[in-house]
Amino acid sequence: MKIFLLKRKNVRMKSKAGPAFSEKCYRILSQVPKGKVTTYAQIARALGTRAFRAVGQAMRRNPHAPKVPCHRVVRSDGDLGGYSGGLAKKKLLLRSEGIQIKGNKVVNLSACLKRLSI
DNA sequence: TATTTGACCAAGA
DNA sequence: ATCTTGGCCAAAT
Repeated sequence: MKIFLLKRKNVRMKSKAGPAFSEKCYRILSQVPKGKVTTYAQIARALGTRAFRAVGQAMRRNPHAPKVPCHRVVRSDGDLGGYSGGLAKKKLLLRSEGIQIKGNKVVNLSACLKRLSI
């Protein structure tokens, strides 16, 4: 029986089969616990791509609002990046979760960074 | 279908 | 430390 072997996953097909790229981003992001953050690059790498910017686009569009903790995504250099609800809000949310922020950057990023599998 | 647009990144200067 | 440059790739125009 060989009929099952073919449809495992999309190796390189960019058709609209399966969850959209953005949906996968949210799936990954939901693994990030409160008190931790991740980066756009981490998410992209976890998906096996280098589309860091597209990850940002996915957050910006923010399809299902507070369901996904998109405030826990920051830049690789520790800068907060952006937030559709306003940067001040992002800062506030992170602080309320125990993340220390100085200026527009996360203090000691590596300590609170949630690393994702490649 | 082709072009433009980013909540980005890494390396230089 | 800050600023610029070129690259990247999914989504929206």
